[in-house]
Amino acid sequence: MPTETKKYTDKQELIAKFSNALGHPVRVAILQQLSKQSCCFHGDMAEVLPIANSTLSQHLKVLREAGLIQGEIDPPKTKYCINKENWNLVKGLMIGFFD
Amino acid sequence: MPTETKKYTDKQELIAKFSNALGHPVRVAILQQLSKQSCCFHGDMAEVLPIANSTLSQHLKVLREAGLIQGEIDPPKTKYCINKENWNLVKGLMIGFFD
DNA sequence: TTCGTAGTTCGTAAGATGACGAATATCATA
DNA sequence: TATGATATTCGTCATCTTACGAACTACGAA
Repeated sequence: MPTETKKYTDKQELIAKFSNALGHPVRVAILQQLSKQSCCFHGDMAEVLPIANSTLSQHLKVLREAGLIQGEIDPPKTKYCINKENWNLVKGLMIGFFD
Repeated sequence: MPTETKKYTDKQELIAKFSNALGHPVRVAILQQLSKQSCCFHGDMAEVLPIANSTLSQHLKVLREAGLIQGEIDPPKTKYCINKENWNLVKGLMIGFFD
């Protein structure tokens, strides 16, 4: 039984959460790549992006936790794809937000 | 003569910058309000939002520096409006980003 | 000129973020 | 079983963010 009043609407929270995930250029680059070719491997991204491997893992984790991508281990590689359901959700939220 | 290689494209940087500005629910709320009624005063927002006055000023500054809003002093009040040019820019960037 | 209203800026504290290399985990293959 | 390839997690550090109240600024009205 929560007594606290909600400070913001669900929609506001969602837009903020997803926007945060888009708030770093390397994450934008990752999503652009994934949305272009549906899937790709950590290693392929690591070759192209100007950051350390461990940093890439961190950014992928942020995107995963925001629900924008999903990872799948395909030993010895890890394959990442767009989470289409949430992708479409965000798309709708953004379009609605900007009129 | 810059020798450094650019790490990210201008578009990636822009999307990240604007997304950052949208990355807090109170800023989403502010923009929703402004886009609904074109302009409003600091004081009116302060009455509605669950944050201190000084914190509101900080958030408005973030939005101003991102170029999403513009402020105008109308003594003794300050009036804020959407920056329509950039609003449309972001809208286009986002729509393009999500296909 | 003094006062009151409306905002902004300053100072500060707590917590989140982004970066890296080192250490660790996983699993196929030699 | 030992090795190698591929990622992730850990530990650490510097920086940024968010929040607040106090101090300050600006300006019209008394």
